Amino acid sequence: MDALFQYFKKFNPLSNEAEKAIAEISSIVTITKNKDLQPIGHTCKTIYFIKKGVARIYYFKDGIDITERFFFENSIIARVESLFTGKPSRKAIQILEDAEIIAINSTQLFKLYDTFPEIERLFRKIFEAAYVETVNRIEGMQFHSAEERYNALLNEAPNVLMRVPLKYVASFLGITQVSLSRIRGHR
Amino acid sequence: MDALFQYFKKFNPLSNEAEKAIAEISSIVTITKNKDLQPIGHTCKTIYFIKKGVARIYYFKDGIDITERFFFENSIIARVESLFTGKPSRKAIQILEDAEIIAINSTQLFKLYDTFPEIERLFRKIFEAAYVETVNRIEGMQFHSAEERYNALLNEAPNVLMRVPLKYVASFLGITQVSLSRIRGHR
DNA sequence: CTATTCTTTTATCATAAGATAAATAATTAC
DNA sequence: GTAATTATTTATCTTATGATAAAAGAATAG
Repeated sequence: MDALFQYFKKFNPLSNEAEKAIAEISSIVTITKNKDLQPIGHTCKTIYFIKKGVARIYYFKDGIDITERFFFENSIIARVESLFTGKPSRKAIQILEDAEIIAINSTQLFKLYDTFPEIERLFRKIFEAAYVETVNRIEGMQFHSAEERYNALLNEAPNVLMRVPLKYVASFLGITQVSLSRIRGHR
Repeated sequence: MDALFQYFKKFNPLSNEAEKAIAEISSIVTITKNKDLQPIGHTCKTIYFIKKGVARIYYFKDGIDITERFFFENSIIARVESLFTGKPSRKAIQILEDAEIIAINSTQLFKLYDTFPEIERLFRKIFEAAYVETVNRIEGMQFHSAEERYNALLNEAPNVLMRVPLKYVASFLGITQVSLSRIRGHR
C-alpha cells in the first residue's frame, strides 16, 4: 500500500485519516500474465494502481484487437470512459506480465470525496495529469508517419518495446503488425 | 453570464455565493473572426466559455498549421496541457466566427477551490467529461482510413464541416487539404 | 464593382502502408 | 525435450494518401 501513497504524494499529500480511508476501500490483487483484469462489457467500478507488472487497455474494432494504451509500474489504470460516465466499457484491461495491483473501489472512493476534500483534490489532479497526457498523445498521432510514431515510442518509452509483444504495439501505433515489422527492419 | 451558469448546472449546480464568486473573476470578451484569442507561447491562465462563435486550438508542426480541435457555442476551451502544468503552450486559440466569450481567470478560480469545494467539484466534472471525449477521440483515430474519419465527422459533427474552412478540417482529420478534397469528391 | 488574395478542387506522379500468404523464430504445453 | 501453438519477419501486390503544380471558385479590400 505504501507504493500507492508514495505515488499520491506527487499529486496531493494526504492526511493519515485520508490514507486510512483509502486503504479501507482498497485491496491487493495478484494476477498472472494474459489474464483479463476487467472484461469487456463491464462498467468500471475500480481504479487500479500497478505495483508490479504491465497491463494494457484493449478493445475490438471490426473483430481486430486494438491496444489503446500500455501501463507500467507506478501508474493508475482505469477505463475512464466508463468510470466517469457509468456506462459499460467496450474495453478490457489485460495483464501482460504477472502483476501485483492495488484495486480501489471507485464507488466508495467517490463517496469519500464528500468527507475528504483532499481526496477529491488528489484524484482531480491525477486525472488532470492523465488528461494532459492524452491530449499530448493526440498531437503525436496527427500528421506523423508510422515510422515517426515508432521512433518516438522508441525514444520516449523504450520499455514498451522491451516488455510488450509487438503485435500489441502495432495496433497501439495504429498500424498492422506486418507494417511494424517492416519499419523495424528499417524499410 | 447566465449561459455559463446554465452550462454549469449540467455538471454540478452551484450555490448563489459560488456563482457570484465566479462572476467576479470572469469577464466578457468579444473578438472577431481570424483573431487569436490566445497566442502561441503564452501560459494558459484563462478558461474560456463560448457563448457565441466558433474557435479552434491550433499549433505548428514543422511549419504546418495543425488544428487540434474545434469548439462551438456552449463549450469550455482551454489549452489544458498548459493550464494544468503551468508551462507555456505551443498552441494558440483562434476565433473562426465573430465570438462572444466569457473568460474565467484560472489562477483566481483555482484559489476559489479552497473556499468553495462545490466549484472544485464542478470543474473536476467538466474536465473529467472533456477527458472522456479525448479518450474517445483517440479511438476514432486508431485504425481508421481518412475517408472513414471524414464520414464519422460528417455524421457526428456536421456543424464542423458547415462552419469551418476545410483547410482547418483537413489537419484536424490528420490529412492534407488535397486529400480531404479528393475524399469529398468521393474518390 | 473590380482586383487581389485566399480557399478548394483537379490532375499527375511517388510512396507508405494495407492485405494476403508463407517462412522463420520464439513460446508454451505436455 | 519435442510437438504444438503463437509471434515475428519477409515477400508480393494493391491502394490510399502525400507532394507538387495548376486551375477554378469564393471572399475581401479598396
